[in-house]
Amino acid sequence: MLTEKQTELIEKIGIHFEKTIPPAAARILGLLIVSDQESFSFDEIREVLNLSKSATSNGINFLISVKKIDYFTKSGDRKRYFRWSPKSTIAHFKEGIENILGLSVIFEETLSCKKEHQSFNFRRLEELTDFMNFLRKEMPAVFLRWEQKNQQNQKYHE
Amino acid sequence: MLTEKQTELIEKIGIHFEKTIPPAAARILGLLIVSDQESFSFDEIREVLNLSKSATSNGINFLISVKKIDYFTKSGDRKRYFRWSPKSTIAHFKEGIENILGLSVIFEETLSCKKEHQSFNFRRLEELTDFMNFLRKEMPAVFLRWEQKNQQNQKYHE
DNA sequence: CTTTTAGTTCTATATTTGCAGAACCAAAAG
DNA sequence: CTTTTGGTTCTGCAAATATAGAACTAAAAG
Repeated sequence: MLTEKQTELIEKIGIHFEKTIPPAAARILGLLIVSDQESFSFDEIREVLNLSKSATSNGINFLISVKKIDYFTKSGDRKRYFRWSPKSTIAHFKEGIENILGLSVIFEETLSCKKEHQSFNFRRLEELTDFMNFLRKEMPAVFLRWEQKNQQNQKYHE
Repeated sequence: MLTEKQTELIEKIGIHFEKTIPPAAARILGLLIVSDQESFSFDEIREVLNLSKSATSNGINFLISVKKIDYFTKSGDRKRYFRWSPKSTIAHFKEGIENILGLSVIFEETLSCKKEHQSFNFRRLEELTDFMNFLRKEMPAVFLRWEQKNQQNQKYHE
């Protein structure tokens, strides 16, 4: 079912995501990303990854809840078919970045409760916060530039 | 020693970092960021945060190993004084972003082992990979812009 | 050389997390 | 109504993490 190489890639993707996603779920996501097969039923996932029913069920539901995967049904078939959510691409990225930058809110709060405005730490925290806010403001422009560049590519490919 | 507000902020920073840093260590880092006091000895940390010796020791060493904190000594004093590492600011950020973008390497590898180049998943993975690589290329310019802007600020403040 | 100090390492334990397998449930099929 | 199917929830249990507190160590102080 899975080649050596695919298994290795699933493992790597799993490790990358394991910071934020439990192991079994991370493997499921890896499978859906790596495989040439675009969608898998519950039992297919279960069998390919050698997971128990509960691990499969919990993993799938976790991934659905964080919107990394998706499912659809075929009429006249009770099974659900899971796939890497089509929406989980660039949006996911922006979230990742937003998440890092989100720390600036806490930092601002911290700054506002510090007494020693001349201290090294104060200055540094302030600089860092500014930097984060600067990045936040700059990102939309960067995204836009990509969209423009990409639209061009679309045209070429028509 | 710590105000209500400070404790709350330490908690928040702790939670933010807990994805990658063990709880006790995350609190220590929070303390060093939040407090008006710029540096703390081993026992001060221990007392303020109500930690055991081992938790304190392990926490400190973990934070040193990931370069989030730092220490210095005072001559004629055997204690080490720990502080939020002056280097742990913007560099940390770039790392965070690099880490997210690093996934593109795995994605490229994945692409190169897919058979179905026409599939939805293939196209999408390709697009996402391109986007990540685009961002990677763009970031240095963004950083540069900030440095320029910031140099100006420095001048005004002189 | 003995004592003190700053910090580490070891031992035991509590907490958390993740998983398997069985029991269970609701909707569809027969 | 009964059975089957697709999937969920519950009941442990094993492994990993994190912490306290004691024992320990190395270097400095006396």
